[in-house]
Amino acid sequence: MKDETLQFAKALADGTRQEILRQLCCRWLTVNALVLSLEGQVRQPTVSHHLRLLEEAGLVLVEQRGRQRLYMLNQERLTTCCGELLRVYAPDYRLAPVPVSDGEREDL
Amino acid sequence: MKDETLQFAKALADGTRQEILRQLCCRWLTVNALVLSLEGQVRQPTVSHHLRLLEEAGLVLVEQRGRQRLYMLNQERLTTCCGELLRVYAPDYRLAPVPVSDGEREDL
DNA sequence: TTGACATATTGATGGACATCAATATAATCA
DNA sequence: TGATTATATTGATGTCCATCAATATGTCAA
Repeated sequence: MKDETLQFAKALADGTRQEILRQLCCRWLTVNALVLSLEGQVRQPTVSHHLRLLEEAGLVLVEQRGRQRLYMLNQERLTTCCGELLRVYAPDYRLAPVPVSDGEREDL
Repeated sequence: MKDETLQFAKALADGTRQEILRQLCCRWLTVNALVLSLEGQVRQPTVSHHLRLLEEAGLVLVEQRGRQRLYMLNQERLTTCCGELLRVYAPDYRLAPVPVSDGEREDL
């Protein structure tokens, strides 16, 4: 997709997808484990559908593991997208993202 | 709306609204001036519709001025919402928002 | 008042998309 | 190979929403 901030916003503009991202925050889950953790809200094909959108937006990391796929929220990508939003729509504010573990840094 | 990050994402999840926000960045525009600056993309009722959603999300400031209404992007609100997103979905990152002009500060 | 202007609201329409059941694909194991 | 498991895809359906023309509301000027 051309517009990065638009794809990012669209990816987050759904309650189910936000719930999925919360479940995938800081832990790897298989698709089925994710379906279970959503406690009957949505079926497996729906979860796969959302995972595809999230993957296309770069918001989840994927790892094939035998016959199952593990997903986890991509915090770095999300931080980058938020930074882009702030750069475009809040130029009068400065953002200083400081990775807790690894001391990467990007100047504005 | 309950979920703040959801309303925020939905407000940004439309190309026309993002274009409107770009036009309203750092300057007050009347509705008609905004329609003109969008160069025939959308009609006035559509713009009013989007402005309503953006206002409900707190993303634009409004000022009545005679018979016209002036709108401007609310950078502070946008920064707050991005901060909330980062707090929820990127807990391993730290965000330090520093207003350029006014030295307000909010501890995590 | 009346008329002109600025913006908001209404109602209709088309398109985008969330969801599901059913099915397909892919990987592992016996 | 065939059976089983895990995930993806397909096709259908309903809902949400972006858009517009038409109209209403509100504001100022004369």
